[in-house]
Amino acid sequence: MLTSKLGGTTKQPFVPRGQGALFLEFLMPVNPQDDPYYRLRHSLAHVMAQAVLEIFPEGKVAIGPPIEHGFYYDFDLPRSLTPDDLGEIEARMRRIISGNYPFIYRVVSAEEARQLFKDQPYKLELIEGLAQGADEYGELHPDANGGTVISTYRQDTFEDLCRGPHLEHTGQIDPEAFKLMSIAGAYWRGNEKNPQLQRIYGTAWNNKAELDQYLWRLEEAKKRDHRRLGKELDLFSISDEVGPGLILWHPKGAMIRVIAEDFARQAHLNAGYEWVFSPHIGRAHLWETSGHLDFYKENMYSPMDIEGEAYYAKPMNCPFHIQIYKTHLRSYRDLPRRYAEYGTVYRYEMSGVLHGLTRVRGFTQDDAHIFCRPDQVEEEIGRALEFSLYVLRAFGLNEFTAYLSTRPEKYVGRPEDWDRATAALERAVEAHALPYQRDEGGGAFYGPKIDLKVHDALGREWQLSTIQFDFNLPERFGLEYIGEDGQPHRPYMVHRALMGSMERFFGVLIEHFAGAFPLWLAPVQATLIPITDKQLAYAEQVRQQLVAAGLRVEIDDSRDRMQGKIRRAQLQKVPYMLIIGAKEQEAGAVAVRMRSGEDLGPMPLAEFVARAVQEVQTRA
RNA sequence: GCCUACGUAGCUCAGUCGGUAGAGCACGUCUUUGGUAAAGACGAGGUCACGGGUUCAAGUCCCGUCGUAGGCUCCA
Repeated sequence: MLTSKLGGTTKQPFVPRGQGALFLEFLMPVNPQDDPYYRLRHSLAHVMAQAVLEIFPEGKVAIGPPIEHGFYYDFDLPRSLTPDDLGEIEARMRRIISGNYPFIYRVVSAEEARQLFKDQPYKLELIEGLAQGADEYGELHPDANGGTVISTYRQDTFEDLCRGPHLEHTGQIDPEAFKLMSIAGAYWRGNEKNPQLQRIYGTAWNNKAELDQYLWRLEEAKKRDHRRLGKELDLFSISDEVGPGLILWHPKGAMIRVIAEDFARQAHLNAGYEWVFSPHIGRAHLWETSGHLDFYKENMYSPMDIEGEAYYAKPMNCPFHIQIYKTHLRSYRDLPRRYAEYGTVYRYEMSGVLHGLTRVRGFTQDDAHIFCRPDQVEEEIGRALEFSLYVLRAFGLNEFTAYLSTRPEKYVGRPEDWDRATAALERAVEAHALPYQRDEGGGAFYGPKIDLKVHDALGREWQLSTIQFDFNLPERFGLEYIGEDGQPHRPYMVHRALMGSMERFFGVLIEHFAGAFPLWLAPVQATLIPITDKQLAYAEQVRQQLVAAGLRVEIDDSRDRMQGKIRRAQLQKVPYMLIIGAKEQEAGAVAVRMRSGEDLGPMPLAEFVARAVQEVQTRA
């Protein structure tokens, strides 16, 4: 299925662990029956193509489908478009719309179609596909034997190869409710070996209010952009000097990471995991055995030479954990073993795909590998999923969709193991009443998996957790345990990551909270604001008491006036501002102002401490 | 990696026709000691991403490199 490819559920041999694609739903073609905007957006794509061809009569058109929020059309034009061109194209589109041209449908034979589009090479290629029963994306539909029905739609002077449906006439389009958004390069049929076309993206809505609402949402998303907030709140940076895709965690960002890691570290201990550490590099032979040098080399950095021996920076942690497993002969009574590590891995990503914290070249996974007996699989999967939900919910992420990927045509391992594992995954998902989608045949060749995507405060989906079987590595490394029968058996192995990578997880948290972290995560929980220097000594006393209570506080002893200090703390999204003037000093109190702007007035210091400690403990 | 755009002070940005660099914030000093989102004055701060080229003269025009953004592709 086309959408499954775009959905980031393509087959992947080794565990992506949170470093898979973001879910770019914006780019997914939509189905006519699902989407009330389909006709509008599809029609606008045609109108845009007409407008572009008016400017470039020699231009070649490719395809132009509706997508979520809008539409695009791909062109092959004699020159590069500039953002200035969009204005003229929009103006021409409005003129076409005002003509109230009907969209006229007709069925043509393949021969007529070839004649009609004889100057349009991309259309001719599509027609050949259609004549052989493919759809416009080149996907074959076996039920369409003898060829797909070929049809066209025409409005005004522009006739396009199209199966529709469309609006009745252009007058049904609100000329104030669409906007051309951007120009991008796009390969013909999505293949980088094909010519690169120019794609124009547009957004379209039923009326101007809807358009404005959409544009407003884009602005809101911009304000939450973790790259922007990372700078404004001094959380992290990426230095050209260090290199792209490599994250520098500043003290405030690192504080949040440390809190998150500490929380999850304790949670893992409670859940029966054992912590391990492993090095960042390993000999080439290890990666040959694991198969990474066969299957994952594209993502690995060049080896370094150490005394004539090649070593690779690790792209995954699994081979190291396997080595730890192999240091003993394991009894069936020793299983399951659950090895957890915040493991930092390095993967080559093409420069064009790097993005803030969510797509990087070096990152730390909250990784774990579970080695267990076949009869323990069911319970281990259930526990892993339960645990994943527990951890994510602790961070205020409460909405999830699960994706279950099953056995592909090419696979390793025994079918009965696959069936058992897949059934275990399915039961686990159903037991938690999670909404889920099955991707039949979408699993990796080495095992089925569940991916969890979380929905953030703006409803956007992010892939973080993954729980994945591996029938490959135990085989390659010859893993064994001694069973009750005194014979060696092969253990099951499960990879899992909950937060995914700390980098991406942090990025999602920043955007989810728009930088206003809940008290337990806030790097600075309270700013003490003395009104005059006369209160500095008292402020220091207060600070020490708050620190003793386990709170993270700063004194703003700058020369600014109180208003300026409040403003600064507010912009830094500090949860509490504690104003200290003569009155508070006198009373042994602090005047509490919250980040929301609410003024709680003066309260005894002990009362504030109790309140804050309670808030931290409940992770409210 | 590919397409397009962009790269000027720590940050956000201006810089016209090619004529040797500007603002606000932040920073420093001084004055001001204040009651819930910015007190005032002065000052310091630049290899205009980097490297070439054109020109009497380049932040500005051209080429290359690096980086960033939005896409594409990739995420075996």
